[in-house]
Amino acid sequence: MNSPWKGKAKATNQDYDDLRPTITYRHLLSNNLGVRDPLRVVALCDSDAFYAACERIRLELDPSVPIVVQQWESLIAVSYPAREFGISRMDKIKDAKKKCPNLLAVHVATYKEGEKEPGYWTDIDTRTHKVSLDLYRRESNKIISMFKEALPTGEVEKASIDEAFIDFTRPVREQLLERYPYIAQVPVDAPNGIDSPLPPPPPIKWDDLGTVILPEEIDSAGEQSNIEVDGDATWHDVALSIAAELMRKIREDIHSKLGYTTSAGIARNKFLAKLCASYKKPNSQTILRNRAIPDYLHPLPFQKIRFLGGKLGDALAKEYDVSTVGDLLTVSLDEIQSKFGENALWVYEFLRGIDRTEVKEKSALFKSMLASKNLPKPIIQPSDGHQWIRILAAELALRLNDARVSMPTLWPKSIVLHARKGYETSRSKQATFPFVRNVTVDVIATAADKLWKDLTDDAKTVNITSVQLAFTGLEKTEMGQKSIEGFFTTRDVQQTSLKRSREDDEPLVSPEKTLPTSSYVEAVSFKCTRCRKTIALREDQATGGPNEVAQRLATLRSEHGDFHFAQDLAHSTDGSVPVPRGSSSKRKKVESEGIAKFFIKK
DNA sequence: GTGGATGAG
DNA sequence: CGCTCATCCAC
Repeated sequence: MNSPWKGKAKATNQDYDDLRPTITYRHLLSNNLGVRDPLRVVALCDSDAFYAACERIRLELDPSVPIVVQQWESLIAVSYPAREFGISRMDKIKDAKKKCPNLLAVHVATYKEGEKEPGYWTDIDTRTHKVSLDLYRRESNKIISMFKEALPTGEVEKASIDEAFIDFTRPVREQLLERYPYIAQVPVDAPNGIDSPLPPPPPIKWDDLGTVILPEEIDSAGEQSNIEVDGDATWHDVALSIAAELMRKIREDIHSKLGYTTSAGIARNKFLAKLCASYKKPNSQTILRNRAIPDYLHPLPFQKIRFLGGKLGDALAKEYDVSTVGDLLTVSLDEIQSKFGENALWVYEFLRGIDRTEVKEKSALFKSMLASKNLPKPIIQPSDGHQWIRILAAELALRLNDARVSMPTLWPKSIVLHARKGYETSRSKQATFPFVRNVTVDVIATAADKLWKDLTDDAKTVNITSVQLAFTGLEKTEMGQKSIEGFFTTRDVQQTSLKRSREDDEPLVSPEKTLPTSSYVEAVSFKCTRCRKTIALREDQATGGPNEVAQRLATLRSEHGDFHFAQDLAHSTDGSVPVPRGSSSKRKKVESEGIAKFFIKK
């Protein structure tokens, strides 16, 4: 009999009574057990000192160089070689350099007023620049793609810019059946048919699969090699070992192809995978077997558990005046429920190594997209807001169009501008985002400028200390196949003139006083019959001779038609980014600068 | 629709 | 630590 830990025998043993479930042929052969699958295996894989690694690779440096990434005066990433010098994220750049004179400090890329794309400038100033995490997002996506490619039947959930959960249950199941064909069929003489338990599992070779966490009594008996002669292994352990094997291969692949080292945790569910991923870093992986769970969790400060790191964890600690998981095991579910209501059940289960949350790819990847900037020097003149808006707009344009490479039909329902005035809480304004094909800086900035006007109203002076610009309601727009016809009838669309009744949604550039002077303003937009949006020329395109403007408007209409075509095409085929037809060639380069650029990236 | 709270890193 | 980003929910 294993006594999981000393001192607290009986009552808590039951807390972990699901660690060795009997596994039957039904479990193995049925396909949709989901989170209750006794052979479930989940991994959390995260990149080591990710931002630092991105910069190191961008600069083609040796992995051994001590490098940190700085954001203004503080550090946001410290490479492992730099940590050897005792540098931590809390340090100021100066202290870090004191600890390591050879330290390479790279400032994150920034958007700079007047520049369309983020870059690495020499004159970085928090008053005029805004940090860009773009490089890291792109690199992150590469890694995620490799997970998905390697595991066509696995589920991959991006958890943050440098972490992903991977559900290995299916890939492992496939391997189990392939490697051990004798369990793929219920034996004729099985006593309970498909509900008979599986035969004893094969011996497991844990060598090279990572660090295997062991229960205390085995662990203290020393000799990791003991586990190889462990007669107590289960089929779940086999499953873990296969996942570890797959995980290791993928990690090696990522390392050789992209250069990043990663650390992974492999266990029966998400929270345990996440927990043991940090057991040993960098460039390593850790496996938590079910039988080791009680000993592993018992002494653990529960505030290290995902979602218990904040107020909830504090409240728990305070309420019961305790700090470890073991301490909390004596608290009944009812008791927790009476004080923590909603959260009680999952807290209770987490403490017992249970986590029923699924690994699920986020369908939209995200529901909103936000770019923000705290202003060291507050905006006083409302007119000074525009420069920041353009910078935020540039970031959003880049990110949205980037996301569209893999998701061409991604569309934001609305755009929101937040501004905080001094100490006051922030105020916001939002509007429906216009349905234009090319989401350029200008399109976004124009929409945002309007919101800005609403927010600052007509105040002569303001005191704005923070600005945030966001897309919300980001979704894949679904469109019918027949709408391709819509493209071919674009001519009709073009004929459609501005004289429409009344609009229920705001046009991007409404003919009103927000726009300066130009007498053409009212003639520089059209309303598409298809999407019922008003599409307008940029302000700077709306100037010049009437013929010129008319020409540009025609181009715009054509592009808009292209947009519908592209959307439809993307929807009806494989999702690859379609090339707009016969457009740009005959187009003058007058205005394409900010346009083509964004649609087809690179 | 707006703003606050929470949490991750 | 200060900053950046995302989600959820009450009003």
